[in-house]
Amino acid sequence: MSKENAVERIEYELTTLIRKAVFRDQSERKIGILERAAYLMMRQLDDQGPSRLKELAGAFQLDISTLSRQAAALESKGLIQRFSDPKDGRVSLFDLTESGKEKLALDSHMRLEWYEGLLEGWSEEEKRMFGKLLVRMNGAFDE
Amino acid sequence: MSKENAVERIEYELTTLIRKAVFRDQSERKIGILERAAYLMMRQLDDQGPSRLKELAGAFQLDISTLSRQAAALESKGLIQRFSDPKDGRVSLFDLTESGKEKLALDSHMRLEWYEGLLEGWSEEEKRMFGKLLVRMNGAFDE
DNA sequence: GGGATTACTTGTACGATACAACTATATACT
DNA sequence: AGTATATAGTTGTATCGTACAAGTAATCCC
Repeated sequence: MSKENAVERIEYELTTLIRKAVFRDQSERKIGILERAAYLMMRQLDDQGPSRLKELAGAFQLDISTLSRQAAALESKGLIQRFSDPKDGRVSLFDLTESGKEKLALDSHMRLEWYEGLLEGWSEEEKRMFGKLLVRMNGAFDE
Repeated sequence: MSKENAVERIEYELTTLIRKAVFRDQSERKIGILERAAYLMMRQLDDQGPSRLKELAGAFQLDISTLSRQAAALESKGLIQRFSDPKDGRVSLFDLTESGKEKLALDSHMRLEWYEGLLEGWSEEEKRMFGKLLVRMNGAFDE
C-alpha cells in the first residue's frame, strides 16, 4: 500500500471498497434478503413517500426503463404497490406495501447490524468523522 | 438526512456512494477508457506482477470463471499477455503488455484527476483522515 | 500407472443497466 | 376543437459482471 498521496490512497481504497461491497451484496453472504437495487428503491420510497418512476430514476440517476423493470419486479413480489395519479393518467405512483415495509425494516436492521460489526472498535469520533466525510463525498459526486 | 446514529449514517452514505460510483463507472461519463473490472485486474497485475488466475480470483474474491473470461477479454485486446508456467502446465500466468501498461497509466491518471476534482476544497488533514478510515473499512470488510 | 486433485475453460443463467422503439396520455397552439 | 408536440412509462434487445456446474488437461500421490 505505497500510496503516499492522500488522493491516490482514497481512489485506491474507494475502488477496492466498492468492489468488495458490490460483491458482498450479490454473494450468498449478502446482507438481508433484498437485492441491492430493491433495497435502494424501497429505502427511497420509505424516505420520500409515494413516488413516480421518473422521480426515482432522477434520484438514482438511472434510466427510467431500469426503474420500470425494478418496480414491476417489486410489485409482483408484493413489496410495493402501484396506483395511478388521478391528476395525470400517464403517471404511476408507487408506495411500499405493509409487507414491503416489514421486509425493508428487517433488511435495514440486518444491514445496520452488519455495519455495527464492521465498525466495532472504532471510536465514536471516528465513526462520526467517517460519516461526515462520506456525506461530503456523496455531495461532491453529484456535481 | 435524519441519521442520528453514526453507523446508520455510514450505512446510508456508503450504500449511496457505491450506487453512484458504480453507475458512474458504467455511464458515458465514466472515467477513462477501461471497464471497472479491467482496471481493477490490470491494477492488480501492475501491483503484484505476473499472476495466475487463481491468485487474481483470490485477491478479488471472485469465481475463477469470472477472471478467466475477463483475462481472455483483456488478452484479446492486447492489454495483458498470457504465458505458461514452465513448472506447471496447468497454470496460465498473466502480465501487462506494454500497451496495457500505457493504458493503465493513462487511466490511473484520469481517475486520479477526477478524484482530485471531487476532493477539491478538502483540507489535507481531511483527505488524510478519509484515506485512513477507508483503509480501515477495507480491512474490516475482509474479516 | 491409475485415481484424485488442481487450474482453467466453457455453457448457461441472472441481475442491473442502457438505448431505442412503442403506447398512452397530456399540453399547447392555432 | 384539432393537430402537433411533449411526457411517462413499457418492452425489445444488448452488454457487463458475475456465479455455478460440467468439462478438459495437467499434475500429484500412492
